[in-house]
Amino acid sequence: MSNAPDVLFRTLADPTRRALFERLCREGEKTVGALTARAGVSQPVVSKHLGILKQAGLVRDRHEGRQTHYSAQLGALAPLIDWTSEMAGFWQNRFNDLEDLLKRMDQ
Amino acid sequence: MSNAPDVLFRTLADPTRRALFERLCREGEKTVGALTARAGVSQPVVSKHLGILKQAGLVRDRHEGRQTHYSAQLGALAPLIDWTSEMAGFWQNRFNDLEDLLKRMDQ
DNA sequence: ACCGTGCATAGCTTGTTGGCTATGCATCGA
DNA sequence: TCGATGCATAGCCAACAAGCTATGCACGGT
Repeated sequence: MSNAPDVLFRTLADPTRRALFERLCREGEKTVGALTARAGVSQPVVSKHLGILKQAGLVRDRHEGRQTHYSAQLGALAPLIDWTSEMAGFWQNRFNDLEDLLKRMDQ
Repeated sequence: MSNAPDVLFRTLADPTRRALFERLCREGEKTVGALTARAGVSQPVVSKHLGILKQAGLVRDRHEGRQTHYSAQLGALAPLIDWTSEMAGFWQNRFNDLEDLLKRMDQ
């Protein structure tokens, strides 16, 4: 299996794709047609991006007749938050180490 | 000016580049040579990635003789955290709206 | 049963990008 | 001063990815 933050970063790196995800976060569930209307790209492109977002676990789809409704899956952002916290944590640890060193030097 | 989270996502989307940033977060300041030794790619590639990370504000460089020391700039991650919080916020708001609706329906 | 509609898939084209080698430039040591 | 070393830049190539149009497929309405 591929690393989780890697998939998220790759998926959210594309502006069009990220815009779709943002809209789903802001406005809730939308059909492909509704998303296409204001996406600035063709319908097949929207479908493709939604497929990629789905693979990344960032969206969910629900079929209703011949329409497909997509909605954001916010929980999928967790690895991103974890990664950020981890980076911050490393930084903090190094800072603490420095503090300790300075304390020891001070004695 | 380009959108801040966009630059961050694009910059961190590349595994090699993100690995470099992670090492700088974990291990602190490193020279280009030290980074190259375990990067799995050639030195010019490392330099190039460091340049891109620098442009994104994610790293800082310090020249000392003929060596260049790079270090992580953790503050640059702020827009990423903001973006994530914003998305979570939208989701929360929609949830609250739904709660309100249910409450009103309950009356 | 048929046509229209909504979405997905296929196939193609093009721009971007991440890798390489070769080279330039500055600094340090002898 | 001259060779070696450390890093940056240049130039090239291959792979990928994002866009398009055309088409397929399934469902709904009439």
